[in-house]
Parts: sequence; structure tokens; C-alpha cells
Amino acid sequence: MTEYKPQQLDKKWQQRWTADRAFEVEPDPSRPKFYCLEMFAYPSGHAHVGHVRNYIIGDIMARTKRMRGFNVLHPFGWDAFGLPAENAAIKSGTHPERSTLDNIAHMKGQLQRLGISYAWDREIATCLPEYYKFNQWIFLKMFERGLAYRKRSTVNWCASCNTVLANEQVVDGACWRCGTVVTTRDLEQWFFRITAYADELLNDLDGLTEWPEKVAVMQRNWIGRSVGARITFPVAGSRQSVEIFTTRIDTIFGATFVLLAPDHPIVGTFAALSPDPEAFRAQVAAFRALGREARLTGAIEKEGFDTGRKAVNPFTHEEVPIWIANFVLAEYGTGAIMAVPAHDQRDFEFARKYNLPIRIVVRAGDDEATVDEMQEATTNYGRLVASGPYTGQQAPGVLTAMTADAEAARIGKREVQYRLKDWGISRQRYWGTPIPIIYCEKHGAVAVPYGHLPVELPMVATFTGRGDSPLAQVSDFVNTVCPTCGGPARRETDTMDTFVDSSWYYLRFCDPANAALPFDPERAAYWMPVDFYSGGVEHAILHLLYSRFFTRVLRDVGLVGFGEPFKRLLTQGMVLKNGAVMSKSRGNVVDPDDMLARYGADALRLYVMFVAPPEKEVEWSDAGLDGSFRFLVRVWRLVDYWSGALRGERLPVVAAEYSDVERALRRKTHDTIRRVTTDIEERMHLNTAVSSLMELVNEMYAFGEVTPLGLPSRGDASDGRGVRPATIAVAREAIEGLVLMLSPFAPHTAEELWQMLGHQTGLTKAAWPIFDPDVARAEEVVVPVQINGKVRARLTVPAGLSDDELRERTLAEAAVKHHIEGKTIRKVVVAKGPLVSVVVS
RNA sequence: GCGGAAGUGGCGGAACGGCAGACGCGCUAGCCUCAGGAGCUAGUUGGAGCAAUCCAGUGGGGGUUCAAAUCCCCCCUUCCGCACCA
Repeated sequence: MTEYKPQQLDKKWQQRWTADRAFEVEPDPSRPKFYCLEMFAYPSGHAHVGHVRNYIIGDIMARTKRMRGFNVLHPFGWDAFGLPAENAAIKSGTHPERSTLDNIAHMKGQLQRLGISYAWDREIATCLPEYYKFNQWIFLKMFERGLAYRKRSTVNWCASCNTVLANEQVVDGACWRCGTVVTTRDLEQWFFRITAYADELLNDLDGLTEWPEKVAVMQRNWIGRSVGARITFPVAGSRQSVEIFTTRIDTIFGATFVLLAPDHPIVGTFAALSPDPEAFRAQVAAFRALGREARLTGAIEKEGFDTGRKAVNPFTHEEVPIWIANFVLAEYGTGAIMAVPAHDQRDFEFARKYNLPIRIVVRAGDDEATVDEMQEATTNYGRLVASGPYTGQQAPGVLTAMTADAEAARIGKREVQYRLKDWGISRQRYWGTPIPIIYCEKHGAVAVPYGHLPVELPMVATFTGRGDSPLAQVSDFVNTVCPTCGGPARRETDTMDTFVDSSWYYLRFCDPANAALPFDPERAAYWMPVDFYSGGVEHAILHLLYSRFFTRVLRDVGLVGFGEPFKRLLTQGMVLKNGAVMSKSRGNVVDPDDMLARYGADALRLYVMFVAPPEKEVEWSDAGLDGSFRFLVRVWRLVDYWSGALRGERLPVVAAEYSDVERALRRKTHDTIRRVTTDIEERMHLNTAVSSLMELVNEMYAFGEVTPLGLPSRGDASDGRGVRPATIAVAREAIEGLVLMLSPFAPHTAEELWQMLGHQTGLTKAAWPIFDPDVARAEEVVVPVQINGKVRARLTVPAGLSDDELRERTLAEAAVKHHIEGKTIRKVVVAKGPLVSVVVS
């Protein structure tokens, strides 16, 4: 009996795979490709079992697809730029490059010890010039096309991280990374024009049928398209006007006042011309602060004040007051709205609070409430009343008509608004990709010529974390010459948001060593799109939306021929410990290396896959890991014990030679092949794939009880002499199938067992077992019989009986007779399954 | 408030209109024993019964169907996302 020593097997087979370069691949048009990718890692230092779960999920898919005949690309890399390394440098004095590369080395070791089948020859790290050179290259392509541009704007600012944040990086008014309350600043910033692709990014979500609906919905909401009209309200006694955006032009006859955001540009003019500009400005400032407060706390107390000015409603020609309100957003629409208190709840509350007029202009159903009786705004569409020439008309027709009339009268136009804003990518930090722009007094912002890329990040020795961009302090870096005129010029000193790095890395894996282009279009055409992509749902908006945007840009640049990078997406659940997400600060991390030392890689891999479906959150349990280890020991003993008999000559066997018990095991084997294959490839129910394998093992132990092959607990292993060839053949089919199907989950153990069974070539070259429906077909079936909906009997009958025969046998069955005695049979249904349902009364 | 997902034994979870609780953990009893955190056998939704068996049962209430954990309607709870978006 050979002892199961998983730690030794881990080492042995990991070395073998590396020596054989078993997972390195090249394009091969003769085979179908499969690109399997897990979101690459931020090199924080240590991967815990929560991170590792995702890599194991991907590895099950990659290993299975390889055995199923696909040419599988399964690469890994590092999202290596970012703030934590820089912050650590400020504290410890270690240069971010040093700590990042150290962390990568450690984490790579962790993944290798888990036996994840990565093509390590394609490893990338975004902080290396050979990678970020192409961040710059893509930036320049976008600059040429007007997709990268610079503008002064009010931006989100995190005082703790000392940098700008994208809208997507502000969570509940606070920094997504450190939780500091976000403030605003006016800065010159670089933006990517993602809004140019807003419609496409929105519409194409419908085609992503293999994405979780949740993610598509989140992106849809984030893009936030709404169709309406922009209408000009002239300011009375002035040549100025206020433009408003509305989706409810049908209610415009009920617009009894206009509301401005405190940040609206015209507010400054109003203040200057007011009787007491100082007081006016003070009040505006108070509302700006209030609006921010309200958004942070969710406290929704609507406040406003009258500017004293009036606007002319262009449909009614009526003068209505202009107020400033804390709940109107400067960044959405035009920063100004027409208020229709009768038909908008917010306007209603505001009007009631400040005693502003309310006018009903839409009637839905038979509601005839007067203004005084109204408890809340009526927001449904309906028939227009008191609306001049439009009275009596209905939505949606009237919306189109009124918008068209506004356009004809040159007082407005149809407009589509998005919640999505352009992506601000400038960061006032060091550890990132330098933006390849040079500022010249004569020529303004000039692109660094492609031949000068990469603009290398200079080695800065000291970090303070204070002041502006650290690169501004490096005079060798800053001072340069203008590429256009050769005159003195200064480099851009901001770096790019690290989400730029991750927006195209999956394309780089197709051709990671290319020095001329981000990737070779032909290689990308072979490997892309990613067939299976898995990672955390926290990237549902940021990374996944940016990646879809980048792929479209690269399509328009001519590098790829498609827009969607990820065909199938899986958002894996987190691993909790003591009910909380694992984190260093909570002190509840489980280090995979501790588990490897106790159980080996395979028990850990198996447990993490068995405990729950991949999308679900799971609670870590040491006891569950024990169970998986026991299962592997059980498999080991069985295979080891039978291997002597199974290693021998493969004698031909004809179907008629199989006994009932042998046929039953063959059925189980093939049924298991079918279930495990669809569970992995189609349903991604890795937990039930494992339980099917467990069932097969239980069945084989039962088989051992009744055949001369015996069981490990029953003395010496049989060498197969004197055992019928049919028995050996059946056992071999079951055992080999088991080992093959176990191999994605427990690759080290499976390789060793495969070798024990006498195979010279390893499992990385083996083929997945083939399901044979003829073998799986049962010759006898158990048919449940329902009487008035309850199962009352089971019939064991030959498979393939006709419905009439089944009906006959059912009614003849003693247990059935007992239940229908003295009653009238109303109906007998024979359903597929088969199953018989009898209705009596 | 809007949107999404979910609610099944002591626990993790099975069951894509057809036998509810597969598989595993835990627990109980027994066997074996070089006493190990090992292995084997049986049991384990609740209730009634010596038993065969019967009754109830998938958050609650209705409905569709020969048949519902599964489909439809209403309600409750939990988690997640968005949140004054005009």
C-alpha cells in the first residue's frame, strides 16, 4: 500500500509541469481556441484564500478545456501600479518598484504552489516600461482622435490620497480606497471621451447573454441614458437665458418656477447684479455646502432661495421666479430645471415649503383632485389639461409634438442626456504611467512622438505624499524640448489612473513581448475574445466598462475587429471568515500556504470548489477541508489497491459478458461523465461536479464489496489474476474516468494516480472521457406513481414501455389498488420521466 | 424610493414543472483497533407507530396545473447595486 503524501506530490508534479512547459501555447488554427482569464492581481503582498478561489475556478475551466481538445490560453499578470505601494514608500522609504517586485515574487510562488496552470511565459506587470509604453501609445492614439483631451473642471479630490478621483471611484461621497470624504477642486485634467461610446456601450449590453444580468443592469444604470428636451427660458429684463433639460415637456404648462443648481454659471451674474452681492454669495456658498452634506448623509431637506429674477416660460410666455435649490445637480443636464410641482414630487415638496404656485396640467385616469387636496405630485402620464393648444393630447405623442414645435420655434431641441461622464485620468501621484504630453509656450500641448516612447518614470528617491505631483520636483524629467519646434518645454507631470493599465491587459497577453505594438492584430484575432472571464463583482462598473470602451477604441484604431472583449463573465463570491470579508486589518485572513502545509494543494482546491457554487459567498471552514482531504484519501486507497489489477493487459470484452452489477457501474460511470462535463462547461456548478465524483467513488466501493477486486480494507490487493476480464474492464473504465475528471480539481493527486495506473504520458496531454448514451441508458426504470399528487407507489419496469402498458401495469399494482379502491378514476397521465399520475375521487 | 438576487434539515448546499433534502460537514449508535484529528456499518426534516406505513413540510397568503421549492399575483425578510439624474 502506498501512502498518500500530498505535499510531495505537489512538488513533484509542479516541477514536471514547469520542466515540460506544459501550459505554454501558441496560436494553432487547426484546433479550437479557448481563452480563460481571471482578473489579474494587485500585488498587495499575500494572496489569501478569497483571492485564490477565483484562480482555482479559472483553473478548473482551463484544465477541463485542455482535456476537451481546446488550445487553451490561460495567462496571469500583475496590476502593479497604484497607491498602496507609493503610500508604503512614504512610510518605509522603500521604493515602490522594490516592494512591488518583491510582492509579485511572493504571490507568484503562492499560485505556483497551488498548481494553477498558468502560461507563465506570458506573465506581465503593468509597472514595467515595456508594458506602460503602450498605455502611452494608446493615449496618443486617443489624443489624435480627440478621445483624450484636456479641460479645466471641478473634480473629485481625496485629501488623504492627495489625488483626483474619477466619478466611478467616489463611493457614497467618499474615496473608494481610503474612505476619506471627497472634496472638489478646479484643475486642468486629462479626460478620455468615454461618452462618445455611451450609446454603443449601452445598446451592446443586450448582446452580452453570458454575463450575469446584475452586471449588465449596473452598467445600464451607470450610463443612465434619458431622452428629453433642452428648452431655453429667457431671463426677464436681460439678454441672458437659462437652459433647462426635461424628460417631461408635456408638463411645461405647469412649470411655475425655475430652479438653478448653486454651481450654475449664471448664478455669479445674478449675484453681482443683486442689491446685496455679498449676502447673495454667502447664501449660495451655504447651499453648495448643504447640497454636498445632503448627498453624503442621505438627509434630504430641500432648501432654496429666490434670486429675485424671473424667467419667461417659452410655451406660456408667463414670467416665473428663478430660485436656487440645493438639490439641483450642476453636473447633470444643464444644471437648471423647470419646476412642475403638480407632477414632480421634489418640486411639489419645494413648492409647498416656500408657498410657490402649483398648477395641474396632466390628468391620469379619473383623478379630479384639486391643488389644495393634493398630498403628493401625480407623476403618471395622462391627458393634458390647461395646456393651451395641447390640451386633450396624450403622451407619448404629445412629447414628440411639443419637442418638434420647440425646435421649429427655435426655443429648444430634442436631447439625450447621460449620467455617464468622461473619464478623468490625471492623477497627481508618482507610481503610475507618465502622460506622454509636452507643453510648449508656442505649440501648447504636444504629443510625445511615438519613437520617443516610453516616457519612462524616473526613479524618485524620496516621497513625501505632500504637495503636487511628485514628478514636478524632478527637473531632469520636467524640462525637455518641444517635439515640434525644439524650444524649451515642460512635460506633463501627472500620471495615469491605474484603471488605464487594466483596460487592455487581456489583449497584451495575446502577444506580451511585442515591442512595436501593444499586440499583434493577428494574434489577438486568434485568441480574442476572452471566452471565460472571472473576477469580483466589485469591478462590475469600473474595470468592465472601461475595458469595453478601450476595446472599441482599439477597434476604431484598427487593431481588433470586435468591440466586446469578454464573452462569458463569472462574478465569483467572496470567502468570509467569521462572517466578514478577509482582510489584514480584521486579522481574519486564511493564508493558503498554511493549508498547503497541512493538506496539500488538492484538498484545498477541492474544498473551495465543493463548498458552494462559484458565484456564492462562502464562509471558510476548516472542518470542510478535512472532508475534502478524506475524500482524496478514499480515492487514493481505492485506485492504489486496484491499480495492480487494472495495469494489466486490456482484453477485449463484448457487451453480453457484463453482469448486472457491472452494467450498473458502467451506467454510473457514463452518467457521471455527462453530469460532470455539463456542470463544468455549461452550468459552472463546480460544487455538484465534485459531488457527482463522490457518488461515483461511493459506487465503486460498493462494487468492490461484491467483486473479487475487493476493497483496501479487505487485505491484499488483487493482481487481477482469476478476475473476469469484464470486471476488470468495467472497473478500469470507472477508475480512469474518475482520475481524468478529478484532475482539474486535484491535478497533483490525479497525475500520480494516472501514473500508478500504468500511463506513461501525463494528464496534461490526456483526453477527457467520452459520454456514451447507449451505455448510460438504463434497461430497467423505477416509475413513481402519484395518486392525487402524492407518490404512493413505485413500479420497476423494463425501459421503453409504451404509455398504455405503463397505465395497465400501474392499475394492476397492489399498492395502487389499495389507494384507488372504491373510488372513481378520473384521469391517468403518463409523463416523461417516466412517471404516472392517477387522479381519483 | 428605484433596480437586481435570494429565502429549502443542526450547517454548506442538491433538485432548470415530475420521487424534496443528492453530496459533504456535524451529530448518534455499533464494530474494529499497532488509540488516530484513522477506518468500517447503520441512522439523522418534524410528528404518530414495534412495523409496513401514514400525516405535515421548501419565508407567509392566494392562484395556474394531473403534478409547484421551481410558473403567476400579493405580502414579509435578508443581501447587493443605484439613489434628489429633472
